[in-house]
Amino acid sequence: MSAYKSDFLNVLSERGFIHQCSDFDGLDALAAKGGVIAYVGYDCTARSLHIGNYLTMMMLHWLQATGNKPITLMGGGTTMVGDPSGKDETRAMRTIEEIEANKSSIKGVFQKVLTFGDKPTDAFMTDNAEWLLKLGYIEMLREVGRHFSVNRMLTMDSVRLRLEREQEMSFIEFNYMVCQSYDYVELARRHGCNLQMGGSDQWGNIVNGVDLGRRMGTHQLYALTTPLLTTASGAKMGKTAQGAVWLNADMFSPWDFWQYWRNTEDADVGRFLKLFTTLPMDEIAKLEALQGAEINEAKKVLATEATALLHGRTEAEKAQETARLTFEQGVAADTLPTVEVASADLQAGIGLLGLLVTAGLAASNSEARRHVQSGAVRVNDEAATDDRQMIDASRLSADGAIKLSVGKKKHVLVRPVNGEW
RNA sequence: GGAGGGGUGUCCGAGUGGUUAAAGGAGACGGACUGUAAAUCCGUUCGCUUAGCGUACGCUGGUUCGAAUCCAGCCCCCUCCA
Repeated sequence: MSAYKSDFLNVLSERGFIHQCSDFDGLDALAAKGGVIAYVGYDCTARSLHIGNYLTMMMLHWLQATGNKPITLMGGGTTMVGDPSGKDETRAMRTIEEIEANKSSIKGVFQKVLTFGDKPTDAFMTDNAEWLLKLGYIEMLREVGRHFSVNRMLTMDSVRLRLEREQEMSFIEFNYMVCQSYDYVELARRHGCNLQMGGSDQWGNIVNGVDLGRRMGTHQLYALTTPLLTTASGAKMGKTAQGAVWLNADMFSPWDFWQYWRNTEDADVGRFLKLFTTLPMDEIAKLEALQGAEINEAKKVLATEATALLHGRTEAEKAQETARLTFEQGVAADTLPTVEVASADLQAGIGLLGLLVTAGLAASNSEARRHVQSGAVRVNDEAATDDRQMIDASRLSADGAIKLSVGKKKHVLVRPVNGEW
């Protein structure tokens, strides 16, 4: 027996995507006849989206898979304002150029999980800069601003928490929720959009849009949010030594992505399989049932499936094979992450510390030195104890690379290349 | 505009003239144990050409043998008053 009439809500519900909804019954009825046109807005605050955004992307994916229409909204306009939700203090204002650059760098990732095109359930992308930038101030105040009660805005989490912590909130940030609410109305009018989804921190912004829609006379709008992503240990997901878990391959490689999932805590494997892969539920149930060391098999499936979805099956299997060679057989797979150095430099010899920094295994010479002193560094799997040693071409292995390791998990191949670079 | 409080390392937070590169905690990284897990224990956590040197406690000057700590001016934040 299913809790809902619609496939859409049933799938989201059994896979653990649902946190809050403004009206389950109403949305369910709409989804049951394939009538949902849903959007998620994405800020252009960085060059890439990160793993936190992936959840809402997956919601759009399932929305489409169950016969409804997804819209991805780039926050070209709202990013210029800056969302205060969940942030302790004002972020630096971003320049227009920066936002534009971010926008174009982010766009591509949606094609990984959504089908774009002209058919009824095909996804499409739009940008709120299209309408927000054209608004006149007085017009905006008269049309939209009059529907907002400042009394109520002050009680919203995004504002209240700031005030309680005695952190300042500027007027521009205060207006963010007005802009986002207006987006929803605009999308409803232009494209018949009737559902906005987002992370749980977006709840306030979203229901304000639902409200505004009613006041401005749109059709009925709905709100649906996902739970905040944390690991079983309670840590926020997506932070690693290198920073966030980015979705763009040039900022977080498929190999790193695979490793990220491979290192999932036991207690999270089932939950993550449901959220971050498209494997059928019965298959996930089997994997989830594995105990003890066997759960490693489930983690490999998680890693490969999640990576395949985002970066393609080929990359995912390559990462899996590299991991097998590196960790299970202990040999230097030639598909490990590679760093190139000029051949001439290597002939002359490069200091170990500098090489570690170049390879991205240490942030500074000092950090590299500490790694060496604590015995974490290995060159071609031999412990390196001398932090002043020079590495030169004589250390190249038969296949022309030097394997550099920090700790048990981080390995990089250093390869010489000729010429200028 | 007036009165009071405050600005410390990635973050939180002690420190009110001298073993202070700065207690403690969080986070992160390395090691041990494991299953490339969690928990636990140990170590590390500003930079550099590292027995040393250089930077650093909002900014700029000053007092002092010596300042995160005292003084002056400035900037920013918070609370109350106007």
